[in-house]
Amino acid sequence: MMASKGQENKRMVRTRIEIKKIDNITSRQVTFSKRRRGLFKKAHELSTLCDADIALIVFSSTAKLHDFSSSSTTQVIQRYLRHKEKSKKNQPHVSSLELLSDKDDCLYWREEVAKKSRQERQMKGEDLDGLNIEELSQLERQIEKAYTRIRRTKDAKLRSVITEFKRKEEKLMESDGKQKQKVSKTVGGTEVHWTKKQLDLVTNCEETHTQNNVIYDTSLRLGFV
Amino acid sequence: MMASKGQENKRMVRTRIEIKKIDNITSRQVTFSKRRRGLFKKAHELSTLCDADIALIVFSSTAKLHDFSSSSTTQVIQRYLRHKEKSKKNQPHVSSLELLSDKDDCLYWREEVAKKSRQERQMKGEDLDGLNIEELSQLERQIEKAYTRIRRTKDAKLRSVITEFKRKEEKLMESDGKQKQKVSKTVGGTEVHWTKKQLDLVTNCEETHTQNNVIYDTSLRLGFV
DNA sequence: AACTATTTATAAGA
DNA sequence: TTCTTATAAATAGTT
Repeated sequence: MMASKGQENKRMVRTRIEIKKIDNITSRQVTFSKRRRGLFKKAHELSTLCDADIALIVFSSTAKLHDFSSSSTTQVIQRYLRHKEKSKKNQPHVSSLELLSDKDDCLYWREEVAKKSRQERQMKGEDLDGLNIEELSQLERQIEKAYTRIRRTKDAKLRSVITEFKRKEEKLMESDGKQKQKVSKTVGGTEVHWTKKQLDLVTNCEETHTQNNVIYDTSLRLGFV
Repeated sequence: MMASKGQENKRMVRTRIEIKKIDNITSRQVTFSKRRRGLFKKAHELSTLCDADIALIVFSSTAKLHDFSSSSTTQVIQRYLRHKEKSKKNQPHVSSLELLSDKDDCLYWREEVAKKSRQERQMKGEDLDGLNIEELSQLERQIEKAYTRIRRTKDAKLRSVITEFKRKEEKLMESDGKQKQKVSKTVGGTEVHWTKKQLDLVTNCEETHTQNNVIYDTSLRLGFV
């Protein structure tokens, strides 16, 4: 099988990665899956080998909950909280000032969250049945405005990335002594000088343009509206 | 180099171990130390790479507490308890959250409001500077989806209003004794019977379709995508 | 989901 | 505990 027929691309199998947020969503989810499994396995092994009591709680970036415990997660949590409470008692207590109306305050903020959650869902196009035509039109207008802004911002960013790379390329060629060779390549022509990462960014964006069932005039997108 | 000079003692270096409680106490503690470090490192990497929210609580067999969290252990615990509570009933935050103080609870809800406010602004196309290209693309996709849904809902409503009025008109004409005259007018033809308010509604909607500098394929709109 | 070339974790020994 | 090292295990990039 292997792509290692030629001697040029055989080394593209695995490289050390930098520990920082993975931008590409698909890649991030795949890595999450793999590493989560690994982490849970390690947690289980540690608890078994060393008779440790462990709780591991993981919320994915999509807010999905995964948890593991050698006994029971809530049990370990209680043990943890009790432990913390105990060690806190040895320290001077400071925060009994605002005993006033935490409960009421809480009520207020909860209501705020409920309100915003409703609004958020509607902004996402969910729970629309309760709205009348006028409200729907309003929402529609709001979203069109947001869409324009977001695309403008994204395209500006994209453009600055491209410009930056053109600049770098120009510099590179100058220092190569090829000063005479006027650089006037197309963006496509510069791609070979881009790093993998930056190529990925652009690729991801382009993907966006073709998915979804809403069709837009592509020329506008590429024209940096 | 390798110790594989002779073939007799080369295999005493490292062997696969069985995952079961280590009897020798010293050995168990050493392993605990090593593996705990490894586990925490993995947890940290997962949280960073995949933007996950993690809490890891470990009590050693000697009851010593070790914990790690991508944010704050108590915060993740709160999130966990709320999550559990929510999935149990449809009534969020009721009972077993007694583990939390009102104060903690309050803090949590205020944080939620802040988060949602930020998100709301971004959904409206504001405060976009902090986002990278990938995040902007994500937002873009989300909005495209929302837009489709909203338009579909609105158009369905509009259509039902129109149908309703056609029906009424038909009835009216029947009771006028003009039963013979088959009603098959266009939508435009029915407009004269609409109330001022309803006309306004439709007008507003149509305006929406042409304003803004984002151009969409109009045929899709009228086709009730 | 499966496959490997590599990196990473770690058991045993010092 | 810390270091070393041979080997097992995890996993990034690809298919």
